Amino acid sequence: MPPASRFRLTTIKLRSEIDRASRLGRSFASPLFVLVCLVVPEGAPRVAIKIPRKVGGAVVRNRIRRQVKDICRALFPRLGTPCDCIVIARMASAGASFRQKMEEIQSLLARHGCFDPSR
RNA sequence: UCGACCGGCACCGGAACCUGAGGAAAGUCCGGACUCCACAGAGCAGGACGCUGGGUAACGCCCAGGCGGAGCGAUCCGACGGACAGUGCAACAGAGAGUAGACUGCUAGGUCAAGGGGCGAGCUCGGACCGACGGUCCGGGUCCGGCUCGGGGCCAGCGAGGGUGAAACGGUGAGGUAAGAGCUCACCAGUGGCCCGGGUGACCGGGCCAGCUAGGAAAACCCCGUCCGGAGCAAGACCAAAUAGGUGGGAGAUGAGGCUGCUCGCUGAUCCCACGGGUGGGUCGCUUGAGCCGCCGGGCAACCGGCGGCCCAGAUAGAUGAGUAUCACUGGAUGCCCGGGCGGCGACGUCCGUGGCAUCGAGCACAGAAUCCGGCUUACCGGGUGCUCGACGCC
RNA sequence: UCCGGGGUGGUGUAAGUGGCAGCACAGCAGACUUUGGAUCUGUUAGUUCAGGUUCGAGUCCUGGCCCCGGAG
Repeated sequence: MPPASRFRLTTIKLRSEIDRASRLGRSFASPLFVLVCLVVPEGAPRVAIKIPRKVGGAVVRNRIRRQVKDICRALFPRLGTPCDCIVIARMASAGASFRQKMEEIQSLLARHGCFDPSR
């Protein structure tokens, strides 16, 4: 796997922006995650990660968050259109491997249509 | 440190380097520090704790000791004050469950009725014997307010034995008695008091006397002693921004609200509910602390003192991710070597392993600081050090 | 950070002051029926866990686990 280049991942910091994105965006579900995407006219793609406490303890939640951020660092440069993404972890993601998570998020982005496999 | 501007400062961006979670960071079960409420007050209620001495800022923690219990032992465990201050509790079984009780049972005596066995005496029937009135012997019947043995009911005495139960008002022996019983005595156990010795003390050892047994349970209420004011870093202080310091209802100087409940005391103007909105940036608190490491000294120890050195996370959408390779570690399998046991003259075979090397395929936990400490508890991987016990083998 | 409430068969629920853990549905077996349903009869299975107090604990005490809820 290639190193995560020079791409800097930006996260959505403000509560209101997260609420706006989850209210207006389109959502796609898979066993491990729920992805909510809102296409933005300009700027870099951004991500926010939600992990309910029900998923696991602090260690489990921290690991999922880090892995999702790393996946986004790898995939976001290949996005055709910039968008605000909210990734919500589901219960099953606690036991899933990194490879499974990677594949699922990639397919969710593809279902949304903003993922450009050619890039 | 570089870049956008010659330099400086601020900000932004990039790069390099440095630093960055735990023994439990966890559960949030105790105890403190800190901040605000009155520099934290009184009484009641309520709660916690409960052998002794020490440690500590404090504790429900730790150390040492006592007592009790478990174990062959090293060792481990113990909410370990009070049941003559009071009120309650003990299902079922059982005679009786609390200053208990009398089922079975034991018993001198009294009494009631009936009257059994034996002995004795009287009367009588039959038979036998003596020559005979008559007498004697044998067998039977009957009667007796003669003696004796035994039985029943009631009264009375008894608490030893049987049996019930988790628990039944000491144990053993002797005397004693109508039968028995701490009824009496000796010893033992236990209770209370006094004295002597040891110990700071819990307590231990010994002696004397008393009285003869005074049960369990306070993790039932309770009593006694000790301790506890409340809230919590979203505490609290400050800056900036935003909207309209909105509308409706209720309470309020005859005292709102606050100090957990009540009474006092203190404070002294807002508070509560619903509807509709706005903000939900930042700075401080925030990490130097009952801190860590080393040496020395005191103490059995927990711990304390002195000196020297060190700075070891401070985020706030919340820090360390993934893959591959290599190394280390752990235990497993296989092979070789080494050591030992057994069999054999021997080559060798076989078994064992706190041993060494190689190969293979595995494993690498529990878990993420959020104001900070001291504990407790729970989860779990590997390692180190010291002391000791038991078993087995060898000398 | 700080408060509450709760855990009983597979499910939903009972058991004043400690004294034999019940009930309904579901499950299983049997009967009735040509078969199934309904009905009847029988039966299995339980106190969240580990200790402690007590003669005896679902109940009392201590600690843990899990779930639900609340306040700022």
